[in-house]
Amino acid sequence: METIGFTKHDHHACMSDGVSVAEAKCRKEGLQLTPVRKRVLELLLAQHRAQGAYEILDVLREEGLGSQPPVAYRALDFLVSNGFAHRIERLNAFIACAHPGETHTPAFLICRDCSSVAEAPSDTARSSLAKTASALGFRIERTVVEAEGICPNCQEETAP
Amino acid sequence: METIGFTKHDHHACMSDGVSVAEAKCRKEGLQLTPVRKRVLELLLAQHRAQGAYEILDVLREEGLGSQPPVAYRALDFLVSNGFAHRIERLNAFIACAHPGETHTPAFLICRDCSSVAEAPSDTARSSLAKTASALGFRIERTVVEAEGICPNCQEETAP
DNA sequence: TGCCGTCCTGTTATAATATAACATCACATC
DNA sequence: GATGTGATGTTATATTATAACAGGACGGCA
Repeated sequence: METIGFTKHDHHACMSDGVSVAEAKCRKEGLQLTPVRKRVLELLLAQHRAQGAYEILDVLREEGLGSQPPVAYRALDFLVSNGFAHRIERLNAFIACAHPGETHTPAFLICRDCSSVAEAPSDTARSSLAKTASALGFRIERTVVEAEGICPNCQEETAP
Repeated sequence: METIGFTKHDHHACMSDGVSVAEAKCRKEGLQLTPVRKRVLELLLAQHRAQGAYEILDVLREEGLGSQPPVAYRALDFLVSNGFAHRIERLNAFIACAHPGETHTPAFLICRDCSSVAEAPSDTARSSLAKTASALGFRIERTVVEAEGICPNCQEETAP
């Protein structure tokens, strides 16, 4: 297991890796990583924190890349559809995928204090629910797992 | 395990039980199940389906119980805070609790076709995530587990 | 070459969800 | 009767999201 978001790491690598992986996948699959899409991905990669569509849009606007909501939502839809980003339902916000390339449906750990988000594996979490579902005849297509709490960094600041 | 929502059952019992349990708990804890709150609970209990705040508000308005958004949101907040209802993040909507009284943080199975929602137990689903979290030093306070798919009833209608 | 289809972008307008802030009211207690 | 607390009423506005349509870029192909 490898989880990132609360732990110290070479963040520069997150960003450049994220972009390269996306570029590679797009080349391979004939997808277009247009300037707006690439820029939105960069903005998401720049922080391990969920960002709202309008927050992203503000930056796009400053940079002259688009000024209306659909511009941001379209780019975000593209990134989410192709596995480069995830939507955090609890926050109505978006985060870059920490493990692009592999298909997965991760769980998220969301700090309610600093809004940082870590992506955790969740296959086991899902499997028991899957058992319940199949017993009921329910066919699961997608599962959202989002835990809210306090991250290690914010615990330190609160505790003393 | 007992799950309700897709299976046939005495739905009248869901409703009257739900109200009685709420009344009992409120008496015991000095909470006020006011007319608006009680009516909203009834509306939620009337369907095993998530309902939006504005959908609830429309009914309240017709019945002269309130006409502005805060009326609905306050009642819903009360019900959620006291365990009589749950919020479905995926849908920005609300559903009556199927097991009021016991404290629990359930998982939900959401049908994307008919919007019906079943409440499933999820302790095991949570436990593996809890392990990951504690390894990271993250303190979980609340976990959202929502699976989206097709319920048995809608599968029948789609399949043939 | 010119037409067509597809995908992306630009823009207007509006829908859907949610909350801040303040006034009022009912009721219990002292 | 003064005071505090919790509930409601109301206005206004914030936040999140999408529908709908026009235009442009670009490749394939008649």
